[in-house]
Amino acid sequence: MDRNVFKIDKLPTVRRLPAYLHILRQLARCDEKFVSSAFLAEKLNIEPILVRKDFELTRVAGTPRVGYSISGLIASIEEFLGWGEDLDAILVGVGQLGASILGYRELMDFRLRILAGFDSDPEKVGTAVHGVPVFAVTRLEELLGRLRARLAILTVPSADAQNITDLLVSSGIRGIWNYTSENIVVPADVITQKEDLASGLAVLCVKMSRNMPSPL
Amino acid sequence: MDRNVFKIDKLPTVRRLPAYLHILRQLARCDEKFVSSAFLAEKLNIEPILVRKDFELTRVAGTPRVGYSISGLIASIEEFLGWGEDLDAILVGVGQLGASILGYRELMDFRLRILAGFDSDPEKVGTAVHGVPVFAVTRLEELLGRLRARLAILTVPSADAQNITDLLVSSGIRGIWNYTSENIVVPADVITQKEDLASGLAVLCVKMSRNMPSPL
DNA sequence: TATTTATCGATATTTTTTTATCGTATAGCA
DNA sequence: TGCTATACGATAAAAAAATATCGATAAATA
Repeated sequence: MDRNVFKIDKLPTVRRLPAYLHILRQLARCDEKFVSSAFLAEKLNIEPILVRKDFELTRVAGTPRVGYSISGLIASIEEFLGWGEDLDAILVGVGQLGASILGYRELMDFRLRILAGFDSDPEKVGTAVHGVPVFAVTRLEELLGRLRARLAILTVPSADAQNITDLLVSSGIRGIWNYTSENIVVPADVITQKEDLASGLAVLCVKMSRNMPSPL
Repeated sequence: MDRNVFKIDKLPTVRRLPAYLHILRQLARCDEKFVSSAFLAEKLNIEPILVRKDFELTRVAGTPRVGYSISGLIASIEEFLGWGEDLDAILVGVGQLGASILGYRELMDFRLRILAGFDSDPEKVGTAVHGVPVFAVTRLEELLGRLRARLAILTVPSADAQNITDLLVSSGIRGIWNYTSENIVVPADVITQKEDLASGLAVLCVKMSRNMPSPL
């Protein structure tokens, strides 16, 4: 197998990478140098073998009796995710949820930098929310040309989701992180990721009603 | 290997149920009576066969050339998830994120009723955020006895996550919807569900860098 | 009424993901 | 130096999830 060709079909692994990254960074702050798969597994409530499997993707080799290099893992995961440098984004829909994302400091942990907010409410336009300037949605196309952000966070009311999506697409956005409850339609070359809070709640409810322990 | 012995089949199916529910309710509002697997599949960017497989869980039989009964599906899914009646919860940590969840009307779609907020900040205690009264965390145990909520939404700073979790557990909470970036530890009979925004972003970033179309 | 077409549903297959097994390498230590 | 315990890594197996196939059934239409 060609080592330069990443198998992208390991979506569950990709989903776990940020969790690894989070713990690894904590360890790095404590000046730890190495970590074992068993340690990480226990933190995440998964099996050590799964951690090792996941790390195959990072191409970082662990050493027996020592574990994996923490800095090596961090660098590799960041590179894989493209989180090594700032990830520029805009946010559309500065309502309840949008504003809280703008103020959500922990999001910055993965170098997500929100350059601008957009809203249709004239009251909000011209203000700054948590330090991020808010513009009129009508200026989206114009400003996107300058900002060069390829990623948009969509936090508009559901009713506006598709309209705004169309506008984002025609303005050249390449990825949309969709927080609305609508399933938006985009051309094939635009990526969308729906963040569905309800699905987590569904899992929680079902598990509670079955009274099951809760590994991931 | 003392981990969960019980198996909950079909977690991916459970995760999709709220999305089905959302569309079904929209259709019901438009007085539609029947829906086909193909229709739902297209809305959700999945295959019709997967929809039919998922619906096996609901035990609602479809009829050829007509589709499934919308009201039947809604009732069955709601029953399966326990979303037919109000789901009482409390929220701990009325910060940015916590406040926005309290004000997030669309959450109510699944009958989640947040009875009270808790915070350690004396400035917030005694106020009401989006109509939800905020109490001191020190009163958590006392008030939980009266409120009879079994579910807690955890939106405290990461540093406090485990402490508050311990408090919730000793106060009798059965399920914790964890929005912090910490992996909290709970006894086996308490369910936790970690809502990891970063994992969605990771998938989005990887897909964007590979420029893949975006199903699921 | 016969024909056509859409759509379900049972069964089988493939793919993906997780877990198990076991050999191997390495650090620590006598 | 040689022994031992630990933790990785390759391979294999199992489990879970998604997809394919195709017959059956019901509605629409001629």
